[in-house]
Amino acid sequence: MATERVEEAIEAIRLSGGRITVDRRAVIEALDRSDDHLTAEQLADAVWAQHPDINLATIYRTLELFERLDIAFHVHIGHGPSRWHLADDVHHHLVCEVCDKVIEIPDSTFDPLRVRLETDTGFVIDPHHFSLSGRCAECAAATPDAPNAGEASQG
Amino acid sequence: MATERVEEAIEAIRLSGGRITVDRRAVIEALDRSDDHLTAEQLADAVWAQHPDINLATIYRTLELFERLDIAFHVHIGHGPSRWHLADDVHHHLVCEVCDKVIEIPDSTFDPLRVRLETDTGFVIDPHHFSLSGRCAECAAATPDAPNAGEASQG
DNA sequence: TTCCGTGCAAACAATTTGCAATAGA
DNA sequence: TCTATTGCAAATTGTTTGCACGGAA
Repeated sequence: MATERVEEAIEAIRLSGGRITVDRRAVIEALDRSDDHLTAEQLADAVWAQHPDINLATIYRTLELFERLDIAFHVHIGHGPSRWHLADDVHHHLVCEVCDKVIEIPDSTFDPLRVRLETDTGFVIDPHHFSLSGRCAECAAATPDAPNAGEASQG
Repeated sequence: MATERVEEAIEAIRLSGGRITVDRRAVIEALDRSDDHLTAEQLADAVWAQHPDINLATIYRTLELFERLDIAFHVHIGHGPSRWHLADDVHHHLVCEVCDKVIEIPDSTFDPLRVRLETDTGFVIDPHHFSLSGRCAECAAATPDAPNAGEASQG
């Protein structure tokens, strides 16, 4: 149950001077056993499956701590609440504005853009934290002339 | 005062069967005379400078309509509320996670990524609606080894 | 023993909604 | 006239905060 990344996270808390609590361990374990893309609410459900009494505010505070310690990060995928994942799982998201489908793509896809931006502006894009909107292959084929079709529902 | 894009927006409302109201005209004009990147709250201030009695809920409803009619769009820049701009002003935003600076870049910067994504996945990215996070040239130089420096404050 | 971490409830910001009154076409 | 649009107030959603208590170190 205590996988390597759970242990690493706990060690990171300890090294930072933080205390290892039941609540924090529970949040790490819930993140570890779920896939990524979890909202705070979904993560809370996962936590509550094992520890029903942990407070939602504590989960938020724990996630905030994790982000400071580079243990976990949130990303914005389309509209709606932030979604959380452990730090070792770096990839990107394409969100279809029409059908809301989320497509994961590897970090390397961004290499050409990364190089171009660094050359042009010196800006270094982060390998997490943002998603791209557009239309997936099927929806693009279905609405070839409507670049903003479905926009109002997905934004 | 009634610039070309104000007239075009009004015509788009008329063509869609919507009514031309004082409120809607006021929102278009406020968008037209301000720069982009306005939050709904800032836009409301701009509207209220001319028409103090227009309701905030109406402004939200008007923006929703404008988005459906491709008159205006919102973008997510870093954390915080959505920001609004007229449809003819297409560009992208880089947000520095450390100093919150916003850098505008032309749409063409994304051409390499656009081509790659369409080839790899068929996904068509939209020329608006998302921003990219990272570190600007100065902040990247100041913290070369900390890819996530400042993350907690900007997310 | 010391504070850090937590629970609870309340505050918060941004937005959305229901419904009756109003005003474009 | 007729119904889309608006105002108002209340509801929602996601998240944060103050404060007193309890538990890691």
